[in-house]
Amino acid sequence: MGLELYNTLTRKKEVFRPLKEGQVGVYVCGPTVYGHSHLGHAKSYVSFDVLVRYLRYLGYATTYVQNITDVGHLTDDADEGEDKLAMAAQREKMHPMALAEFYTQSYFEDMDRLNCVRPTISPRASGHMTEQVDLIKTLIEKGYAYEANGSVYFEVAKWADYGKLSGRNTEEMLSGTRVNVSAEKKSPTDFALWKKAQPNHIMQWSSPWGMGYPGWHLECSVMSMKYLGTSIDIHGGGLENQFPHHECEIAQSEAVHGAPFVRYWLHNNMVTVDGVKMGKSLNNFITLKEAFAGCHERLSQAYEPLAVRQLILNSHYRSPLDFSDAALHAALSGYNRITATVIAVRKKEGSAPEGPLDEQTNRELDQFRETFETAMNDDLNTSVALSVMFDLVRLANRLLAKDETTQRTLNAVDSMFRKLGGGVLGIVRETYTADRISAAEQNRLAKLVDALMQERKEARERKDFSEADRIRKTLTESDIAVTDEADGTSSWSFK
RNA sequence: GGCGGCGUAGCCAAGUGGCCUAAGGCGACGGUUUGCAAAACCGUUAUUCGUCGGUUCGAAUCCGACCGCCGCCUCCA
Repeated sequence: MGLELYNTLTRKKEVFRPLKEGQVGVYVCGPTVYGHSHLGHAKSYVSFDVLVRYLRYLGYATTYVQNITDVGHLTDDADEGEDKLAMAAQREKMHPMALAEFYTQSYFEDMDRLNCVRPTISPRASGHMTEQVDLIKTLIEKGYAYEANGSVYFEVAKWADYGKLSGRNTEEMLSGTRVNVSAEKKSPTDFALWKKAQPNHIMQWSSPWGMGYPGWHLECSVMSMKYLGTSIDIHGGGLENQFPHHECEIAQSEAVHGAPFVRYWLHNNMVTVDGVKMGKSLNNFITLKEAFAGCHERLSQAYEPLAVRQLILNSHYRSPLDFSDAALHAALSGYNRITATVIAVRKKEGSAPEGPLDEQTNRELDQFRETFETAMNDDLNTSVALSVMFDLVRLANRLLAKDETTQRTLNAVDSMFRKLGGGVLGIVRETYTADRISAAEQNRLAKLVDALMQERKEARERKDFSEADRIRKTLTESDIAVTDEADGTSSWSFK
């Protein structure tokens, strides 16, 4: 059985078949770069990162496009509203483009730390202005859009399929009280393709309709079609974007080309912090940099980025995820367990005896791979896939305890860690280095620790255990773990 | 108000009609090991899946009611 994905369009799991044999185009709605990325971004982008990694694992040549929204759109569709990029720029006294650049770098930095593979293409909205204007022109020509007072709107009434993704109908929406009515629009449900800019609006571009800026939904249509074609295989994004963002994207795109815009719509669920929606006003807004550094009043410590990643993978992408200090702590413990085993396997590989691959182990590994793939094929059940990693850890530790375990056997185990834990889940690294401190500092520290370890060794030899324990306590308090081997030797490592 | 989702052990979480007398992780508790630890390994930790009814030979899984929680409907991942 192959990969099945839950398609929001049909509200059920469907067998995934790409448009072109062996090739997949994935588009994921990227961030608006007006602030540091937060835990919500992490869930979304880690989820889709795993999708891309798994598609590649299955052998698909996967093109992954993720936009960078560096154009300040208005925060609502009425004539009044705030431009969040411009607001942030004003607050930080920077040019909006400088601000966008700064937070774009910040975003990539955070995603790198979460071990998300870089998108194949990260197109900027600001760099695709002519394409956006062209798309609007076509929509006007085809009769789906109209100009009004320097702005251009999409006429929803002309597009019968509007609402097919989110399950809404325009009549219901019209009866709602929360749709702002703009005098320029023929209908309150019409949405902006181009907005006329006020003279004081910082980011604006010239167009056939005068100075202005593109509507919020336009860039994704334009950039996804430019780089992936008029029908793309997979479009991902957060659940909150289902409506209106994705609904509008579909209308714009399909009105232009007639072809189905997206074949599989994937939406990831939202995060909460300590049980409630994360929001700046709720004092539970945690950026990734804060989480990685432990600098937030709701966090008791710094969290290794891959532990954050592991927590995300512990639940399903379509389930809501609650971040709490306790949950992060539990994820970190589990992450450390996997990491310690992987390191131990790699360390012992060189010194293990020569010999054939253990048949029993080989069968178990095959079984693990099968369980893993079955889980991932079932709409990316990372929770079960992750459980396979723990099964692998247990197997590995049993093998490590046996002197007769061969190099080839350990190599096979390591290889499975790399392929499934590293390649697909992204929680196992290719190499492990203590990257928290520089090599020079590490060397100096190592000399001091070695000296203390020598003291402790001598204490133990003269059976002065209270002194030995005292030294160990000192080291433990400095996050240095001391391990005594059966043969009387001791070793240490950074926690 | 409209729409959607969720409620599984101390905590996180998979499972969504029989293989479930319910994965996995964290935690806790025993045991092995150890001078003592740590780590690791072995074992224990939900006869039960919010509550009450119903459908069925059979339900955590389907239906209904109720209780509780959350989200979307506004830029938001």
